[in-house]
Amino acid sequence: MNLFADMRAHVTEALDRMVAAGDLPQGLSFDNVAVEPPRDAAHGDMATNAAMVLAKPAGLKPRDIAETLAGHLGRLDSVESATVAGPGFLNLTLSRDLWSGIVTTAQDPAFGLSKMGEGERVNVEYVSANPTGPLHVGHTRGAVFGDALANLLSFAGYDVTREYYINDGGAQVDVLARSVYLRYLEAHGREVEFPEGTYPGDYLRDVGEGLKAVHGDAFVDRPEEVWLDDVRAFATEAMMTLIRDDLAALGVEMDQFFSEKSLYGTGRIESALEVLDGKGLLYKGTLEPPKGKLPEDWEPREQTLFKSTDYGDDVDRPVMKSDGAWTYFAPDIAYHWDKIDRGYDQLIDVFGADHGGYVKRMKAAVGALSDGRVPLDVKLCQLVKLYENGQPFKMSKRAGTFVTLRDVVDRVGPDVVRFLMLTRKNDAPLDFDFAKAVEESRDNPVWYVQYTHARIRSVLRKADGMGVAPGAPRLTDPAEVEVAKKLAEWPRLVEIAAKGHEPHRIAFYLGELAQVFNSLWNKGDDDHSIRFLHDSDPQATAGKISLPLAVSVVISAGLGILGVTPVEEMR
RNA sequence: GCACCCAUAGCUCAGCUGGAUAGAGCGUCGCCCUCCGAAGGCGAAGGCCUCAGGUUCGAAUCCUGAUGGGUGCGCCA
Repeated sequence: MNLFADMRAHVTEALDRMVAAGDLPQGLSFDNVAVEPPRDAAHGDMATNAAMVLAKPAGLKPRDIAETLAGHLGRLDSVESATVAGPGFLNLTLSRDLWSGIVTTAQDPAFGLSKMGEGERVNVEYVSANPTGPLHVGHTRGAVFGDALANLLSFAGYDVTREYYINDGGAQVDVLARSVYLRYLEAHGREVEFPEGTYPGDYLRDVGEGLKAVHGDAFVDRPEEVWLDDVRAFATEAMMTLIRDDLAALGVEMDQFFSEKSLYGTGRIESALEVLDGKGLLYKGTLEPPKGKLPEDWEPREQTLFKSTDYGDDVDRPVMKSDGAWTYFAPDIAYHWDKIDRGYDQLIDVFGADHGGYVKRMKAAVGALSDGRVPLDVKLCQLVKLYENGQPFKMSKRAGTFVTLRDVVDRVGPDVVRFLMLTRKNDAPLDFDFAKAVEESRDNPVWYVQYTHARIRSVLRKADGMGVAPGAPRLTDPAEVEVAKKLAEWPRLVEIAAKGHEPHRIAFYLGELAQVFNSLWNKGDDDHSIRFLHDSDPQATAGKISLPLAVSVVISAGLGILGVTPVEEMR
């Protein structure tokens, strides 16, 4: 039940009648007609721009259209008054019964579920970190964002696949293998040094030990050709186990892990590129050197290029190096071709902001491979800066103080991490302060929302103890109606957030809902009649507690989308 | 040099895909706090939405340009 969508249906119905009556010309499009909450509550409960949008194509004055429309809408039971305002807005005030109705509806956990994405399959790819070490804070934001987005889309009715692309095909996993080999030698009592270009991290010690446990001394003092494949496979598997554990600690569970390596030697890269070739989008050529920053070893080389400029890219991109090996772009093309081939209607990639330069070519590839049928949306997550009580958290890889996902989750818990990571939109940088994250105060949004939920649950428990169950809502005070109005926005907000791929809107909404609710609560200090619990009056209690119940249900659903567990009590 | 992202109150940020007098939280100032769940509540001040043009009934929002900041830029993923 979406009151705004319902009202919009009434509006277009009225417009149809106006057309039939000759008040409006035939053949108008109502696509741009919107029904929205007005910015200023004094303007009523809902407003429509219908008259202004239609004035020009209809060749009529906006206020005249609005007057006629007001006549039609004013006859609806749910509409108390319809008045024309400003340049041609039609402001609607709705009956109080309608708001009571929304409170009843909102008690159902299914409130806000949308059919918007019905029948549409979406693939959300996120995290996709190289399997060379534990996840760090940067990955954490992408993980939380992607996961919340997937939840959101699923809530909006889409069929969602959460996917992780394992970059296990490139040179960096060879580096990993060599690093693990050194740890393996160390496990055999050798003195080792980590040369430039290997990973010296302690987290590989156990992997070296594990390798020894499985293969004994079979690889000691043997040339790389002998052990590289085995060690690489062992090491990447170990790293993926580590990464899965990290993700689990954050509450992220993937539906699918897709290995880059599985694309090599199986003809899958070749066949994806054949698709492009078949469209005449591959050619051999030499790129101009990049201007401004010329690599010192630059020399013109002939490469196989993808004509991505046909699909909006700035330059054509190489898929094959001059030595005949694939570039990293080639398997990415094959991977996205695979996703298209699996029949998704929509693809979403969540990347770090440092991959910004990559989105045009990726969109070009998907556009070309699907003939523009499958949209690809790339969401870039900006950096996270860590603070401790306002002081920048010093991180240094060399000193071993770089912060992992696990560090953050261990300090403040997964719920706090997840919520706070979503208090900024994805393309804005985020400050994360360890001290503020666990602070119990109004300016900590996680705490505030959880606190609100907890105090409602407390009231409901007390009511239950009194033997009172929530009854038909009785809204007697404007503050109660305010809360009901906020609840009414929920289904609409879900759709807006889902359409824009913007889970942060959920977090902001929950803050607003908590605020109007607490405002009502505080008003009960002065006006005891609007309190939720009335010791000697079970009937009054039953009527009053349905509103907090509805609020707790929506908070709970919203937190669910964010992947945060609503708490019953504050400890 | 080029591309992408960003610029909104003193600070940190929202702003419903183009709507009415641009919002919230901190901070500042003034009142009220012993009440279902303490860790606060109400109110005030505070703005040329970086700048200059354009599109139209209407622009913080869309287009162009400028300025300032971030990111990236052939055989690294």
